[in-house]
Amino acid sequence: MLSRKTKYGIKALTFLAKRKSTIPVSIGTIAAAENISQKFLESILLTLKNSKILASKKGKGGGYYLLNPPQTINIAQVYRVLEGPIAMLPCVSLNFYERCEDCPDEESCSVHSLMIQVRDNTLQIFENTTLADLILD
Amino acid sequence: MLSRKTKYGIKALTFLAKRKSTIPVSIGTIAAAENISQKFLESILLTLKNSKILASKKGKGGGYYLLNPPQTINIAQVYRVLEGPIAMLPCVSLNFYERCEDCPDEESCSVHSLMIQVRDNTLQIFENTTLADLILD
DNA sequence: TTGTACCCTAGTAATCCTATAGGATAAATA
DNA sequence: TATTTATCCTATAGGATTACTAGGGTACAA
Repeated sequence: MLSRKTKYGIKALTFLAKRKSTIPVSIGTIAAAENISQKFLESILLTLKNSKILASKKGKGGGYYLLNPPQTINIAQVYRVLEGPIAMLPCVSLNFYERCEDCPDEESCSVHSLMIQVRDNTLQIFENTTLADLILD
Repeated sequence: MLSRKTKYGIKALTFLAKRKSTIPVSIGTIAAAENISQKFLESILLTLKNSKILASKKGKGGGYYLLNPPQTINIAQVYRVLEGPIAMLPCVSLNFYERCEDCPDEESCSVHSLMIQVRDNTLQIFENTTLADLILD
């Protein structure tokens, strides 16, 4: 299940992508437009800023804007920053790998290869979808 | 992320599928073979039994066995029983649908169509993979 | 220097996850 | 019938995570 954090994050990013400009938009504006709690959104946008997906400007007339063009930002990046691993199990994760304690042998685990298939499929979708693709829908 | 419950459930089912017989296997035997807490596995197998995927026999020589042949049990069924919805968002779930409060219009939501793609891909894998396929790996 | 808007750290209520406890029930066997 | 074996079922503990909220600090512009 996708957390609200990630969902809100993607919504906010597509909102900014639609603007087609780097004029900052305040948290309040985005929160109101997308029906998101302002304080919660604040922490999400901060995370995206620390991950170099967004940039910000302080003070009056300030707000957030995309650091790079929408077509260069894919969902895999965003997902990993907000949600974490794309894989359904740590033992099949490319970026967040961890061994399972209960499996003596990863290759003989029936769940392992199945989850690799799911990961590869999901990854392909996420990597091939950019913010520019999302605003077309 | 896949819960341990579902992971253990699939492992137990493939363990039973490998036997190629309907002679009951006790929880203790499965738990020991797959390194799963016996009490936890007990509740998982009970759930699978209530969902008509497993059947059981009480008393001495009792245990659990597959109600139907491995090639007729697909992962989508098992996943829905143990984990819940396959979709990443309730608003794109086929079997557990729920509306999002924050979206005025589902069709204009950028996350919606993306998550439908992911659901369709994952669903295809889960529906086309049976317990019989898993024991081949 | 005043107000706007981001920055950052905590905290919190609710829910979910991963088990564990303990007794009830049913079946096989001696 | 008594005993043993093994599932059935409810309840609950404790930790982690989620989805926020509070409140003050910092930077910038008019």
